[in-house]
Amino acid sequence: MTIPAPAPLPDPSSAPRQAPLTASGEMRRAEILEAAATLFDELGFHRTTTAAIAERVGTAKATVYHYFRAKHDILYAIHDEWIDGLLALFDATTEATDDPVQIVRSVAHDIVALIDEKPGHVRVFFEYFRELPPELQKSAKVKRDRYEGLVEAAILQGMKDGVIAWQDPRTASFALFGMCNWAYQWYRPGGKLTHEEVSDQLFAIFLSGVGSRALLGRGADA
Amino acid sequence: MTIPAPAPLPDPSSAPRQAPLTASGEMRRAEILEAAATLFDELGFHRTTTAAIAERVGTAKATVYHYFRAKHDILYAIHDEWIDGLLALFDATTEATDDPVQIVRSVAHDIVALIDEKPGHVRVFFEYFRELPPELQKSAKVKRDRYEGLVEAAILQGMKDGVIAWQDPRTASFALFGMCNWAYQWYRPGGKLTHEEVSDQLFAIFLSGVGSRALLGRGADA
DNA sequence: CATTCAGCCGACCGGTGGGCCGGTCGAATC
DNA sequence: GATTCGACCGGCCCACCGGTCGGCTGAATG
Repeated sequence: MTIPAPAPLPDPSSAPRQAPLTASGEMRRAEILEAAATLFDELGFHRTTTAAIAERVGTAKATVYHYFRAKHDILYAIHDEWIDGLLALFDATTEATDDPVQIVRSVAHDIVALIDEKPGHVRVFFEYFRELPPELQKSAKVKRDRYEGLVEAAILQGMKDGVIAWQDPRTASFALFGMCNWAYQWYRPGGKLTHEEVSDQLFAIFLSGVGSRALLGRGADA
Repeated sequence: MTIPAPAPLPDPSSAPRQAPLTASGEMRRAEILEAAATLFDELGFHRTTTAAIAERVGTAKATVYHYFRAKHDILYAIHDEWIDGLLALFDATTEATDDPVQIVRSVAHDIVALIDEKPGHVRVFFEYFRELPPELQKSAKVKRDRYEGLVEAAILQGMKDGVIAWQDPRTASFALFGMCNWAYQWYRPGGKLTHEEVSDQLFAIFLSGVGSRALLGRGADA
């Protein structure tokens, strides 16, 4: 009867679940996601109440719960959308080229472009990951790790091809991610630089460093 | 008498306020800070209750409030400690050398070393900044900006000296910060690499890039 | 030995906000 | 025109947690 029914399905992994959705309902769902992402970005996850999300969409709070089982499911959906976007872009790139350097260049471009396109979503992705309940965190991490693994593999391939110097591929890939992901902290759409300019510059640094040509060959161990 | 006295001093800026502290009390304060940082790191700011902090220290919740006016004051203190540490290390470096390259190298080292030393504090610094109330955020940002400005200035000096190639110093400095700061996401003390190894590798990438010597001169615009 | 003051705490409170209940409405469908 | 089903919502509940209050203790201080 009034049994709480803790977790009938131990499968929140891939499918978003809840809300099979009928046409226009899908739009509402997207609206809620967008409103939530914006608010999470502006106020942070906790200061954003579900009522505020509803208000921004122009519906009642209960409607939000018609589309999402819980507040953190919204968070998860935003997260998922972002990483799926990156994975899709990666696939498109590797279908077009095998060159590791080009792949890495595309990765930098994709990340900064996505930061430009959906600024709100990015902060969610990076800062509110741990607000997810453990199971959701786990299944989110799977995709995340997949993407990181793909990029690291591309870098490793570059080393085998002789276009990237031998070094720890893990550190190298995290250096790339660091530079690009960090852009969400300072890059602002409509600012002085376009996202293409930013990713080009970051990629150039990643590939060739900031050192002047004059001291190239001197290496890092000064 | 029983006047709440909301905020007699509109000056939360620098001084931590509250708790002048007498000897052993200062230790308690540090213990609370440490416990809070650890819990914030593990659970996140909001899931960490002040009761949990107290319990970890082995005192009552009210004791925590004897040392800190509010939960977010603890957050601020952690933040402040971290940035003060970085600024002090920077000062020490610039007293020892004028070489921009060496300064940048030290910055990378300092950041990763601090991540190694106080892993809990770092996440607080980067992820819970916006949990601070506006005024505290503002005064925290001042120090943050100062540090960033110092590093950017060093990089700019390097360009003037001809040891760093001309480019947007802002992007360059954020690339450096990105690489180093991001380490808190993946670097684990006691892992395969020491923090020195990590910062050396990151600095090498920042200065010379990952490209193999074979294609140097080809530049980034492939 | 009286006073003071920091350290410390048990017990309490009140607001907040996630989440649910029980429903209405309107458009398909048969 | 009866049935169904998804979109939608007003109103409510209640656990939880930040923060406070009033008071105890013991070591200095005089």
